[in-house]
Amino acid sequence: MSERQTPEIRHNLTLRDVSEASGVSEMTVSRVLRNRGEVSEKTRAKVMAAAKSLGYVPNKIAGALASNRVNLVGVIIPSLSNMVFPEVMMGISRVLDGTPLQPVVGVTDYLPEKEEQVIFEMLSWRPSGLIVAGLEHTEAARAMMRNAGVPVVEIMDVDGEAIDACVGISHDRAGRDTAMEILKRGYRRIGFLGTKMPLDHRARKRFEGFKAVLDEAGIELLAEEYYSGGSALKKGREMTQAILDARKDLDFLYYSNDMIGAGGLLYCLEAGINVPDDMGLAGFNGVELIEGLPKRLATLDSCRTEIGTAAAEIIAAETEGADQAPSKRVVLEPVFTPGDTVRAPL
Amino acid sequence: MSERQTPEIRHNLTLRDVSEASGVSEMTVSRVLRNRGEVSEKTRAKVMAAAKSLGYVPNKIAGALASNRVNLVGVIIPSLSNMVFPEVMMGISRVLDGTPLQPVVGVTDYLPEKEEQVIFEMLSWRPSGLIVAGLEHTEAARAMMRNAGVPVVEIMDVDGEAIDACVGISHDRAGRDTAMEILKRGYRRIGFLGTKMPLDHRARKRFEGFKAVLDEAGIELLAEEYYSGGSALKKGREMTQAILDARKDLDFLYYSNDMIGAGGLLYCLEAGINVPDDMGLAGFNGVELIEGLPKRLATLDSCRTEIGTAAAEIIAAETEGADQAPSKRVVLEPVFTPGDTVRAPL
DNA sequence: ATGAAAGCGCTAACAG
DNA sequence: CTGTTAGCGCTTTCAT
Repeated sequence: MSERQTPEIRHNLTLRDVSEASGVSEMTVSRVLRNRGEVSEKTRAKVMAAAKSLGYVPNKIAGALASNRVNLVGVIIPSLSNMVFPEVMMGISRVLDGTPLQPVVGVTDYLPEKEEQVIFEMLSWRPSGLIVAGLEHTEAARAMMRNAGVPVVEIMDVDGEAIDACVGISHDRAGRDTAMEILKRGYRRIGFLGTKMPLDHRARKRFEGFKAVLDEAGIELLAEEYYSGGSALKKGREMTQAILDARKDLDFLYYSNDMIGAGGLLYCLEAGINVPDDMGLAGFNGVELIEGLPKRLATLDSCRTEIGTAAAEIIAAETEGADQAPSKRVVLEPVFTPGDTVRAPL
Repeated sequence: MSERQTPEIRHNLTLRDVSEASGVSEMTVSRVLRNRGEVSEKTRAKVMAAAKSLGYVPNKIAGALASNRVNLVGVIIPSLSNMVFPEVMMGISRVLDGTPLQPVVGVTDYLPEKEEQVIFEMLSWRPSGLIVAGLEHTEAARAMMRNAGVPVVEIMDVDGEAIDACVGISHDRAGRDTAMEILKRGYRRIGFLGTKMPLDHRARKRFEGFKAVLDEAGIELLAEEYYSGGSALKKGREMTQAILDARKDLDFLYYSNDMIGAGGLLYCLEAGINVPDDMGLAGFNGVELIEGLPKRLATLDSCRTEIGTAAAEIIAAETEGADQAPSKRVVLEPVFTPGDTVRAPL
């Protein structure tokens, strides 16, 4: 089966090999390679030369076992296909790049069972910290994280009780705020378009908050449309057509994310619907994409990058034993951006 | 600094703890927990009960050191902000989910030095395999991968020499094919719009292939426009306006990716330009987004998911010592999809 | 079917 | 500044 091209070395090199090649004790070699403790410039040079010429790559497995330190941070997210999570990752990386910590990603596909398994896997590597999306987990997952003995930051959401720390926005509040903005602008015949995802708790919370405000105002949600899978932009179009065909009297469409909102916007413009006068539109997330649309979709920012940076900062601070620990509960306050798809407030 | 809620346990549990709690030797506990070797149903049950009630999480660091096996696959990509790479990840995950292997992602920001460092970090964990984007690496990185003693799959590109295995498309060919399709359709006054990224070798190869065909046909590229950063959709708009303002006589715009192409399309439609009759447009990647645009942008698929699955299959096969090893050089053949933004061939 | 001993490659802690 | 001695928690190997 396929010889790998092996110059001459096969078994991975060890400290011992570097030690022998340089005539310096293993311990001192170890010190040099980690920049630890005082080592004379002369031996340091000898060791470096030997290590480089041999092509030595340290074995972190052994190092971690011996030192009981693992500079990994587990990051557990539901999906990569939703740009939201890569953006959170970027925030995390930005902070961790300034530390010895490295993020390791696990994906759960929005499945609690899979999440539990991924958390178990992660913890079995004894990471320095964990960043997990959401506040809803299986009881077993929660127990594992509680006993992990490392900082655990639950991100994206703050509507619920955190195990250790949390960073995010209130999705209930996001839904409420959007509803209030819509009502304030005189829209009354409202439809909702979202994803068919019972396990996306944040989308659910936004929807519930949204509905609650409508209820309080005595306004009924006139139509709902759901999708799953496929091109979100296209689905946004299709759902918008469907919901407008079904209810010709709607004057506002609230989308559970900007991508389907963008599709809806494109549909409305092509259909000659007057946005925002006859029809208002709003999405959620505040993605960059919005900038390039014919009209800027109204939206509420989900603060993805800030969530990533704040979460990583909590982990970094605890890991370094910072004396000034960041707050263990960071509630970001997203702002409604009206863009061009809602009228001015009355 | 912030007590973590500790039930009573603090130091992580070890096999020994499970052994004592169950009255079974460490060795047998280990066997049970790994489903290895014959163990009586009775002791197995005792051990499982003890492990579960204690909340034991095995220490993979120690396990890996002892067994010299690490079920991780390093995946090294330039960026997460470009949806292309998350899509590759999904292909990889789909395959690895059926094996004991787990992907670990590293991001290089298109910087060769950072790539070298990430490869070094990855290899220091002694993974079972490596998947790396691109064929261009520093000499040191190449040497490390050559000597890693594990399968290394270079992905996305096949225009060059692979260290071990490679899976991808020919970007030179992609550029050429697109140019030929454009010429075949009678367009002659062509402009190019791309990213300002000297280190994106694949984009460069596409551009060079594209230019080569134009050259052979005696056709000059009339205008070029480049961007970096920001909303690709918006940049696509802006660049399109700029290039058309500068050269009023263009009849085709070739975009280095679909996102800026989509922005360009939206601009053209709003500007009342007749697409595809007076102006043809084409992008690259074949992203889902295209489905939802007012007109489907012509594009060439970059086969992202297939690349991920094929790469993961190579690693999985070598790791399992499959008798029928997949080919070490997989060249995918993307097809030009004319969509609605190019004329019919003459 | 189960156990005992040895050691994976490295680093902490101490000694010189 | 450098070296020695013990393990880290697990699995391998060999007994029983």
